[in-house]
Amino acid sequence: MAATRGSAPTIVDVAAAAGVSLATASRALSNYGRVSAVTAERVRRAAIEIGYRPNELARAMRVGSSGTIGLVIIADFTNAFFDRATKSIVDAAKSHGYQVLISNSDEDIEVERLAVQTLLDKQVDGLIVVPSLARAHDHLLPPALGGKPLVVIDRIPDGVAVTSVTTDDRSGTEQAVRNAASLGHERLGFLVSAFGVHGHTLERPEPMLSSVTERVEGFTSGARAAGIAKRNQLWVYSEDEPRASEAAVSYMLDRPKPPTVIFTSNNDMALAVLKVAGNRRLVIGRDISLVTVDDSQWAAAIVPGITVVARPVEQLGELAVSRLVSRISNPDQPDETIVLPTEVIARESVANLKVLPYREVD
Amino acid sequence: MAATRGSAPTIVDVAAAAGVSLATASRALSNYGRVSAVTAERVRRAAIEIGYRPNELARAMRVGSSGTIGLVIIADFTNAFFDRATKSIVDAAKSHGYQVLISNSDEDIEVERLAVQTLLDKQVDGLIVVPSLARAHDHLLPPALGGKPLVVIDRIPDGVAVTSVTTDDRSGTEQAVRNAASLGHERLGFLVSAFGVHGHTLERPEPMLSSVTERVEGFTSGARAAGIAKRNQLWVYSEDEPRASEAAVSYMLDRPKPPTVIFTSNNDMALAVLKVAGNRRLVIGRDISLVTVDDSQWAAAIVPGITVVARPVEQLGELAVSRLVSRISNPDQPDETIVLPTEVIARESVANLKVLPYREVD
DNA sequence: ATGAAAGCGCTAACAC
DNA sequence: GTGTTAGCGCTTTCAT
Repeated sequence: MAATRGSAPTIVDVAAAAGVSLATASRALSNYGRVSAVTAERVRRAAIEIGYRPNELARAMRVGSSGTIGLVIIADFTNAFFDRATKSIVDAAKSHGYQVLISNSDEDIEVERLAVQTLLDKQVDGLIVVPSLARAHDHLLPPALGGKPLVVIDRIPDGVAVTSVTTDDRSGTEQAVRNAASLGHERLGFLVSAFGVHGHTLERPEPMLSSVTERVEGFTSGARAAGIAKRNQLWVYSEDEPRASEAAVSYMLDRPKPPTVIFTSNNDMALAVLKVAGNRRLVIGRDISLVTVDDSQWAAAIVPGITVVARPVEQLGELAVSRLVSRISNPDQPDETIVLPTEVIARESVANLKVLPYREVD
Repeated sequence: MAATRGSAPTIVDVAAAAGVSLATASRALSNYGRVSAVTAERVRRAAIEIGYRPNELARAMRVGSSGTIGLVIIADFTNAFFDRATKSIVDAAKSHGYQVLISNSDEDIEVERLAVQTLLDKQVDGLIVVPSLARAHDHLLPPALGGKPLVVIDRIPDGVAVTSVTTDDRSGTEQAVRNAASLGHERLGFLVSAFGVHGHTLERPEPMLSSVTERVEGFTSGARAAGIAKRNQLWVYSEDEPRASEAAVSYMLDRPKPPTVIFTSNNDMALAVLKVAGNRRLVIGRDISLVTVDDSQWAAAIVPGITVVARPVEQLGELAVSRLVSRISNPDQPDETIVLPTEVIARESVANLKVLPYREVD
């Protein structure tokens, strides 16, 4: 039943058990070449009999393809966006016959570089990465990748031509701003998650993630379209860390004429608004309005529901995998830049000031 | 600079470039055996020069260890518990020098079986699995694992002796119930996530996940300790799916004498309570109270904050990895059953009925 | 239709 | 201290 020797049975054991040569056994099991139906059957039986399982490492080494893709995600796959992205990538990979080796860059370019290297050393057939913020991304260039295909998601690294799958955060944000303006909001707050910033600041840090830049541009053009002057906009850049973002929200709320609505560039920032508003007994959707990027279960379930710019995460993951797989089998494709549409889901976190005018709160 | 041939440089290329034999090159790079300092240096230089990177697959095959562990997680690693567990496992694995191959069982035993097999075929050195609900777990038995070590987390499969890392949900739940009782709650609702149930039911399904059983037992003993009769407890088992759990909540709330507090066995169920309460204009922590298992960022940020039974997820992940790694290097250790303590974090979602008596709502 | 043998890239005896 | 060589488990060319 088990192998004769202590370790796992190999194809040699199968061949012996079936009374054929190694080559025939291999042919029968991988059904290629010419094998008579009877021997093939005999081999398959023998394989099951002795509990043979192919060693995928040996197979990978021989055929030069591991059936594995590497995923380098950022720290927060605790975040409502990246956890879903991870899941959809893992699932999509499986449906394409691939397994995924996952690594976490902690949003640190050096860790990312190392992770890519490690994954490459493990002979992944391709990589999906959420690039960390940095100016130099040479480790994502073809020579560094040894020709292995790469798809980046969520953000586009500076100065690197790659296949990317991102979302149209620009128009989503723009539309969200216009919506708020149409509800009578004239003083806009914008809480932007930024890396490399300690605490919070009013000065725009450089560089910024492309996804954040998109949101910033969308915000700007939305405000312009709604005729809201720059002096009625309060932009605050904050470290993505609860204490810092809560301080940033407090700062906004403490201004003489605070914004009536705060847009946040991600869920962590939105949570900070919720927290600070709660502490101050400010009711969301009445005393202060809130819009954030990325939908989540809690944003839909709480009262009031949070208005969000929703991004098609599952689709993003699936597309990233299918593009990668396609490049694996046909490496000479031109790079693609795929941008998925976003959608504003209006819930109750944005007060209608035309019905219920804004009241000063103390 | 690059390899002479088209493909990646191998150790043979390094040897040639350094003018030494294959063996010496290997010794120098893996620093073992005897190599003179000068040759060693020359080899290392040559390696860097030609951009050599060891092929970890070949190495794995030779040494019989891949440096990879497999993680079989359930569907919902979108869930606030499993996403954090995944992250801590990935991080802990890296710190032990391992990479993780991740797979998703979708809470389906057949998928789990297949995932384990696939991972084993890829020669993982060990496995961490969140076992799906089932009676038969033969694929988690040593013979099926080919001797590879296994650590299960969160739940313990029936009839399988394994090393497990779980949390003490029993005492956490018990304490949560006693807390609520001490605040004057006398009618308790318990919304239990159950698999294999369609919609919701009042009858206890069999089998249940060990983690859920623990919570059920904790609830029972907490209620007993508080002297709350069974007739003042409303237990509802629901499919883990929004529509079903929301219907279950509605059912509870529609009873002639509805519970004053609802305990939910996980976050998805808690979200359902939030949703239904919101639709009915019921205020959490006043009109209806809520306690759930598993802390999350949103539970802490929203108003009112949700009282939770918090589990030490990060620690659980780290421990699972360290136990697994230890078993990999020393396979003959006896199985361990590690149970981590839980903690009730009291926030404002449980009304103090001794101060603010319960009012009937219509 | 089947078998013998080479070789993927690496480590580790074993010689010298 | 260094080189030669076998072999991990598999696929695949080349004979037969």
